[in-house]
Amino acid sequence: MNNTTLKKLSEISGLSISTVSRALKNHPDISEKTKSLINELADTLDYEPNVNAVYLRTKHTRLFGVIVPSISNFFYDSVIATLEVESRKNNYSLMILQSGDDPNIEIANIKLCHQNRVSGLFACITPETKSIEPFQKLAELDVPVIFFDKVPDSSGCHKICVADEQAASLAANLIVEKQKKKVLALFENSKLLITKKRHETFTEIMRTHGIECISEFALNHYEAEKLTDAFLNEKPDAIFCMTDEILTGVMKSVQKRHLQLPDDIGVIAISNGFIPTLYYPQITYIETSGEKLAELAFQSMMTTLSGNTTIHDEMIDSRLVAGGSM
Amino acid sequence: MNNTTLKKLSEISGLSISTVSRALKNHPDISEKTKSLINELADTLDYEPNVNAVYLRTKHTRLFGVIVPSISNFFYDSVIATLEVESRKNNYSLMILQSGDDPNIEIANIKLCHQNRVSGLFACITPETKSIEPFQKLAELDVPVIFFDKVPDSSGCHKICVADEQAASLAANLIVEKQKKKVLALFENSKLLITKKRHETFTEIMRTHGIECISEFALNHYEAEKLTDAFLNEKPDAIFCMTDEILTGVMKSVQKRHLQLPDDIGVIAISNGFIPTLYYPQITYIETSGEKLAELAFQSMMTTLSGNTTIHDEMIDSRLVAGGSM
DNA sequence: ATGAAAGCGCTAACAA
DNA sequence: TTGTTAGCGCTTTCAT
Repeated sequence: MNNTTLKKLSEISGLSISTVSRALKNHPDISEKTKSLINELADTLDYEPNVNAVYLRTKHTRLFGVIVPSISNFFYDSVIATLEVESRKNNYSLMILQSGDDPNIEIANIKLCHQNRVSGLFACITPETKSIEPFQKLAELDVPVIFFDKVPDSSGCHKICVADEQAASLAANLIVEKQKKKVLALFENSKLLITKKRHETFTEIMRTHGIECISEFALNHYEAEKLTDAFLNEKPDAIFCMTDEILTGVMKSVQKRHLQLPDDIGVIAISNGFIPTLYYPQITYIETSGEKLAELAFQSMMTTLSGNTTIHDEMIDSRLVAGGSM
Repeated sequence: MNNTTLKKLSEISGLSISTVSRALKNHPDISEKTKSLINELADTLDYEPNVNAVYLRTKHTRLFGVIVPSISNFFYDSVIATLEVESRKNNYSLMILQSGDDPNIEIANIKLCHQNRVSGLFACITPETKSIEPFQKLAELDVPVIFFDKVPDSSGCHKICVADEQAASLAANLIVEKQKKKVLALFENSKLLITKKRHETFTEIMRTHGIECISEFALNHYEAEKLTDAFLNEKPDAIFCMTDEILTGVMKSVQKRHLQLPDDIGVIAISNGFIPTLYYPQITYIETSGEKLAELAFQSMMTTLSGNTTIHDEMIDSRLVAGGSM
């Protein structure tokens, strides 16, 4: 079976295509009688406007693209979930693309967005992204690009980030407050800006307060677990986890040794908030909310789309969520 | 700036639009010289075909839709991740929609898919979905609809599911094997087919082997935690968790009481495989893989799209993954 | 080897 | 209040 078109509706009703079109959009020129007639007809024939044809006339797709490293991730899944809800609320749809942290796939994905003539793009770049030129070309075509979470160094583009320094310092200050003496601090890929910021801020505060700090870098939870296994022997009285990924590794090691939190050792993480709730006692964490980030990114998209030319470079405040692990 | 079109390329090169179009698709009629000329030009001007215009001619969107209850979920995130990868491999894009388990949103989402003229739809229905008519209307328009995970009762539609009976019986049989005497079995929303199947199979095996079984239903992890808190007093020697969501609640309660697995109590779950690895010892679970399910669903989509009219009604085999919790 | 032209479904300016 | 028409970007049949 074929899709119902305006033409079909026009033929059946005996009215012209433009009258049908106008009736369907509730145009004031059209009589109520005609409107209800057409609407009823459209209803029974399951008419749905063809967005492809609409685009050709209006140059507006009502489609957003979003590129993330991976959807299966405690953080990005919540970002995407929020973007999808916001998009739908505003009559937009969401096309998702994963880069797998591969810059070539990233470029292919940008191309796909271009081919689909997305109205806007939300993008989280890979650690290997050296040039954002492909993104900028899209932007030159009046397609707003809102970078989020992992953003380029360059200025002049929209960036919505987690307040890394603030998050790291909130965590560090709690450790100071709790009068810890020796901290094991675990970080992710040292290439990432996010890692650099969190590492720098955290270790600086440790230094200032004369707290001994063992800094290690783990690429995944497994490495985090092994590092914790190893450094637990040095008897730290607190562990700082830069991300949820790290936290899961650390907790494996902690449970393995039957350590009781917070008495045997303190644990604090920077987290999206889900993983910390899986443990008892709940892990004390600094919340970096994917939902909030997505909301802000979406807002930037909409204001940019509405003609505002301000460059958005914003941060999501983080906050301490007290669990029972420190 | 405007997008480069065939017309623009034609004007600049002095060749006709059709020649440009053919050159770009490597048509044998076109001379090599012309081809390389046009390709170069297209490259420097960042020409990307407009899929909306292409659709209008070809009636082919190369866009799939997927509807899930929520993206932030241990299972669906992996399904979507796999669908996205497969789609991209096959030159399709993926539009995601969340229903939030609300049948009205579900219908609105189907409409969106229709409006976007998706080439196919992957759908996981809500517990409240009473009629699949809206889906079938899409199917009548030659848009294959592949139901997955939570599927309608009705026959005659494509369904890819987890082998619920098999998974439940694998779990039950392990409990029998381990000679457990009293089991607390926690299930999700009793309205769901998936719940009914798992519940029926599991309890039946318990009955056959004369194992005492306390069956309870929890709508979320919080309820699961509370139920565990309560029924732990009745001293079960094993807990069966129907899903990851249930498992997280159960483990909160188990950790709260400092119970050691598997000595104090045994725990077994049906799971996608991620959550069980967060604990030490790792939770023994029956794997129901979102990746495998998505792969099979995608395969069904492609064969259906290629003209094969077989109705796919398949199951993903599950398997026991031994952890240290039983 | 290349070009002309029609038409996909829709919107909107202009006409009536 | 309704109709006519042009054109968005592309593919493809039919010329040349």
